[in-house]
Amino acid sequence: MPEAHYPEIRALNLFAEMAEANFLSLMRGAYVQNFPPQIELIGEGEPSDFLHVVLSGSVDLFSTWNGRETSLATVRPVSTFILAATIKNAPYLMSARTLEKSRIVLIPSQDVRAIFDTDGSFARAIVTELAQCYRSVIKAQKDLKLRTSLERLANYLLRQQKRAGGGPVVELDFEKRRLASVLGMTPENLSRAFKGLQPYGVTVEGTRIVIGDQADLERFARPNPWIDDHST
Amino acid sequence: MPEAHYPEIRALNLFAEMAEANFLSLMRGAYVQNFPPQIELIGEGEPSDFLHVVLSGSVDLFSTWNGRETSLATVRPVSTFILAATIKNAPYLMSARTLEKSRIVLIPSQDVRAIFDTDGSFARAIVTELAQCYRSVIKAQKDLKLRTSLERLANYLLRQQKRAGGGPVVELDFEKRRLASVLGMTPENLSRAFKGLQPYGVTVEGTRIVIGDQADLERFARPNPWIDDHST
DNA sequence: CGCTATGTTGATCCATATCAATAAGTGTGG
DNA sequence: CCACACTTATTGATATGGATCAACATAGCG
Repeated sequence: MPEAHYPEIRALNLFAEMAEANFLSLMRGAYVQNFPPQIELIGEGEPSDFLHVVLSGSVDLFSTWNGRETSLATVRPVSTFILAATIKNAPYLMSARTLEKSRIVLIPSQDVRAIFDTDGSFARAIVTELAQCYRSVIKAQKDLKLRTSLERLANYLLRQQKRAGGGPVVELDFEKRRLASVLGMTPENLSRAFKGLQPYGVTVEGTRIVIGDQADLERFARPNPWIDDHST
Repeated sequence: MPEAHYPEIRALNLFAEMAEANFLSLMRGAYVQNFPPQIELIGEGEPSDFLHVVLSGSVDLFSTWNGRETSLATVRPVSTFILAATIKNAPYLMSARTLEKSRIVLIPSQDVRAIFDTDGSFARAIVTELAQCYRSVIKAQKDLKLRTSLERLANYLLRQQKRAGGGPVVELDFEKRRLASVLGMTPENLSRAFKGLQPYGVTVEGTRIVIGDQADLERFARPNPWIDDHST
């Protein structure tokens, strides 16, 4: 892999603290590849040959069963995915596809496991990362089981608003059909859900959402730190 | 803590490989307590003061929002819970209550974090444990988003059957109202779901379920290793 | 033995999915 | 730069899964 990429990978929490020699050893075996949009990178059930790092673009993690499909998460730069499968040397539980043109680092899983076995600070960094991932999924699970689709959308908008700096205008960062899938509903239902939020001051112009009255929307959405705060 | 309990805790994957001195150090600061049923051990949002280990009995992990409540998991002996919160030194994301009379070990979280920082093999064991937990939640998420409640019940029964040795009779190991909550439905709906499985040979006598025709039930349930196999 | 919590059943309501049709984008090649 | 094709978004009509409310049955439990 070109050394030009080393710094931004090294900057990730996962790799920041490990011994330089081990980092270089990981990088030596790694590839960087550019993928066009809509390429299926990995498929559910396949052996976990590589730990993936998204440098640019974005990746959709999804799953299918019995003819149905659902998006479980979207990975944006710079972060890794399928860490758990890599560590456990177990099959992927999700499929992954590029959403846009993406540059992705592939680190052979066996290298990751080997260094995990010998480098304590790498192991500790992995723990922190996994704990973070775990808590995110738990939050998603609570969101799904405790809220209606309208409430999920309302809280999603408030989260995005926060991430975007708190202004009234929120730009959706992916297509609505995918947002619908992430939120656990159909595209049709999402369309209607946006209308259902109009009484709380939400207006939609294509991919641009305006939160007219944040306090009003919050009264409806009842955001909760243990579901919606993505930092903790 | 009485040394009598050391062996069964030491036998857990999480503690099996760590240095003896560190294990003893952890145990020195730990308590064992007996709790009656229906005691709330921890509450969502509280600081994570202790890592918990269930020695006997069972514990329900649940969450509430806006007057609703849902069970997220049940912890049975011998295993730990809220490991992620302990490691991240972050607030609990779930509440926990005893379902029955339970004996539980409380290990101060700061001790766990301290030894995690110095004992590489402990850190590695934690990684394995967390990766396991993470994958379990992902499976639960797929179960929820890809299946109807009838399908979730059918697959749940097949999983239980497997765990119980594969015979036609499955004994439910908790009350139906809790099962309903775990499966993401109401008790009324669970009652009807059981009836909905009658055409596939499922009969119910109180807490004893008989799977009359496993092949038939599987044809309906379509169990999938990447959702239903709890080992991988 | 009765009290209380849990489970079942029925009637109804509501949220969400599905099906169908149209509109609005989006990208491509001429 | 436009016309066409194709995908995505919206809207409406309808069906269905699941929730809710209410009544009753049942099972633990003191």
